Amino acid sequence: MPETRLRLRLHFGPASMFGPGRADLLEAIAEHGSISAAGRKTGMSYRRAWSLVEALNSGFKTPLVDSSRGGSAGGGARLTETGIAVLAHFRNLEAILAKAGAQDIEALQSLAVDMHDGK
Amino acid sequence: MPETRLRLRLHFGPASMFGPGRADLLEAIAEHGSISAAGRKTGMSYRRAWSLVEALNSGFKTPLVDSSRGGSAGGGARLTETGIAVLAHFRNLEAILAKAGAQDIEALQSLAVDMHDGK
DNA sequence: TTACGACATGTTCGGGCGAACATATCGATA
DNA sequence: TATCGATATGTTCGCCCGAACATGTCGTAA
Repeated sequence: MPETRLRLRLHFGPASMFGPGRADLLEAIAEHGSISAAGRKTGMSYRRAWSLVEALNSGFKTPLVDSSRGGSAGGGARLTETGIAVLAHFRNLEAILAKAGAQDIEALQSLAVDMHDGK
Repeated sequence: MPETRLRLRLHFGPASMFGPGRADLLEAIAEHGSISAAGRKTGMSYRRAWSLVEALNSGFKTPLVDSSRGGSAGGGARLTETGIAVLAHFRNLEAILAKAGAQDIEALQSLAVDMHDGK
């Protein structure tokens, strides 16, 4: 069975949203301790990764990422408690959907054309 | 509390996907019996509505929309059994997510900036 | 005090997608 | 057989967003 990707996205106001891309970025930042490393890991330019971090930090009441400059390592970034919480809630929503919606997802998948055959 | 919109999107192969926009369109077609009326209802041009219908029909093993031309009414469109099923499964997934994920959604919402205040 | 690595920020360019506009076609009914 | 409303399809335009490129800034350790 081919993979069916689920994309979940939450829209709070007009200037605040959260989806898979930002979740992956937060996860990579938590893992590597830097925005640039996270950018490389997730295949996006540092420019874009930083822009997303900025959007995330201004899109929530409390910043999600805490960054620092200078030092022997050049600087770094870590998730704040809020960042950890947001990521956890989002991943949990994905898990809930995948589990509780398995029936419907499988049904839809069986109706859709899969990528291998002509149709 | 401001509304938090949930957007769920399923990606089957590279040429087959289903999300809120197409779901709304299908729903409007079912309700009005024509692509053009559905387009007006959902606020999209007929051109776009028709394009989406074409994408939907070719994105599933069986067409989701059955259309006909001519006649006194000019023509019309109806959902096929598959179309009805796809729409139902999608709406069900949305409902499942909203219900089972209520806790997480509310938590995220409380952390995000809402659209009314400065921050 | 120099060097290094990451943060921070501006600018330009190109591609993809929807909007808008323009036609052509069909067929039951009056 | 003329009409009418909806399907069917092509084409052009403008905008937004990410990609790519460029440059400046910071602070600790060597």
